Amino acid sequence: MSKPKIIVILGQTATGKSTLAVSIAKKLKGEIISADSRQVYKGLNIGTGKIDKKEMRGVLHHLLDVANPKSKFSVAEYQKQAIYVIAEIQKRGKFPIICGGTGFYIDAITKGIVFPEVPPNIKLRKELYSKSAIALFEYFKKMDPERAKNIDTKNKVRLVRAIEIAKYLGEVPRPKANPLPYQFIKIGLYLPPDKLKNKVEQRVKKMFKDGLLKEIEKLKRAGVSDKRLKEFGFEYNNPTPEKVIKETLKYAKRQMTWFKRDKEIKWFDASAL
RNA sequence: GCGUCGGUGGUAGAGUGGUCAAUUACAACAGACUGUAAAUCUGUCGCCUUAGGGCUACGAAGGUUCGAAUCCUUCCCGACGCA
Repeated sequence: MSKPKIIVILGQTATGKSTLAVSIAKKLKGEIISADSRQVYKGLNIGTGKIDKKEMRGVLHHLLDVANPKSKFSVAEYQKQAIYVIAEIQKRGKFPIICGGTGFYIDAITKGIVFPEVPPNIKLRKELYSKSAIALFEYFKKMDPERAKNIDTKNKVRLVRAIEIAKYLGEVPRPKANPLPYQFIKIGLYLPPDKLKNKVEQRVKKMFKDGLLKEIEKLKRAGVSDKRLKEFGFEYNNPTPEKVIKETLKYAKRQMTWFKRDKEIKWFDASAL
């Protein structure tokens, strides 16, 4: 008995993943599940390059606009909803297609990562953040020496979360996976560096033309703090075209660092499509 | 033409006699990542290397000194001021 198949379209930003996903969905009677950590938020449209109604060509898209930008979303939350949505699509007899560039979100589904059931503790986080990374590490080492051996000792975000979990559970559970009963077919889209640069430049230019600055203003008016905007990435942090282009290219590189590790991905040159 | 201030590694910009292959930032390259992930964080970053070192470097050429990116002289280039 073979497992149901799910197509996963991933890759660097600006390689045309969404367009490809839509055409595949058209052919296979599919529905698309976005795997993008920022497109889950309402109101983050232009800066995240979110697909619009017209581009969807009638294909159903899931996990877009499911969160309020003022509150935080998370991988774990994403995973829960995605698993649910996939099952629903399956039930309807449609074909699920995952499409996005957030490697962590994709792995959360395709590798069935088990996240510790420890909700974020805002108060604790705030308190811990005032301390130095060294201090946090020393503190954490006493709580969970095993995990301390390979944690990023200078990364406060990681240390804080580890402490948060250890406080709750006594120690950080070892990484676990609980693979879902699907067969994932991973398709990676890439572009040669000069072409990628070109695409990014065009895309960023369009972003500004389409009103990125207005979008930011709107978010602010809706009560999204500057700090929060910063967390949404460089597009939302006092952007200029030059800066956004530069940062996007750097981001694209980071994406590749992530995807390179996954040997199951079959890569295709997007400029040949 | 005279005067002043400058010319430092891919860029910006510290350093002003020894601990300087040269703080730092940016860029570049590589990497990590298990409830913030376009976030967050790490490493390398003149050349060679059997990794201990070796070699070439702070506009150019000389000089002073045990020792110079740092001081002196001349020259070249730039900015400003006076003509």
